[in-house]
Amino acid sequence: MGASKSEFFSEQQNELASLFKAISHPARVAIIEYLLKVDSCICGDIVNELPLAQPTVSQHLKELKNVGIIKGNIEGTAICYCLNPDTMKKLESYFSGISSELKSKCC
Amino acid sequence: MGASKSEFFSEQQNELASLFKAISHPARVAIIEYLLKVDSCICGDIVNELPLAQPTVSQHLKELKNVGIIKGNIEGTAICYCLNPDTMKKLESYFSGISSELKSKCC
DNA sequence: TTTTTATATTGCAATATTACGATAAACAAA
DNA sequence: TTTGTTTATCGTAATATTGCAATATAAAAA
Repeated sequence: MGASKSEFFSEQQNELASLFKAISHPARVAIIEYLLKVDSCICGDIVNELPLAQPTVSQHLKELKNVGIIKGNIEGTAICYCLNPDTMKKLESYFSGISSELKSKCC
Repeated sequence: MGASKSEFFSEQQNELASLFKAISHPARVAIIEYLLKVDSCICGDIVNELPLAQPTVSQHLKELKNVGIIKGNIEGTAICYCLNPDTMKKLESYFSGISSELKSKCC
């Protein structure tokens, strides 16, 4: 085997895992932080910012977009990417929910 | 190639990516949610809860423990696992920081 | 239309992850 | 010491990810 047994887990668990997988790579964390820094939305100079070739960056952007972490709007020849606030809030509330339920009754 | 170029990213970006990678699998999301539900700490009946063999669960627990998402205390023959509240708070504040900086000046 | 600019896709080699049977290790109880 | 219980590790097959050169696509500019 080797394939993930995702069919045995809930849809929500799979969706969360997909979100985390999308940001489980340092380049994609760096893309998120760069998009946060340049608060107007930037397209392809992410390629200049990162030590990765253009096809690699394009692939990383695609993965972030597929799970809804970023959005991309076509502006002429360029594409303007930005963070999706809804997804960020969803992730924030997931962890704040865990933190508030954790009554530190630990081993 | 194929290896991640992690040496070109910051230590913090790599650490965050490692945390997200640890929870980027539905079984590991399920383990976190199970540990949250049974608020006293449970050891090996995670194996009974999940549709995975014991060595597979053990491996998942190891990955969660390596990055500090869970803690494990030896209690006789068994090991008592629980969530690490510090790490959960770290993740919560990461996303709340992003959300608060995001002024929705988007494309 | 041709050229330029910006981004996406394809194909593939290198590497990493996933899952589990078999086995080992650690410890308590008999 | 032997047995039973619990968890970890090893080895390995199946599959997924990463990165990039080459190439394709799409839209604006000339």
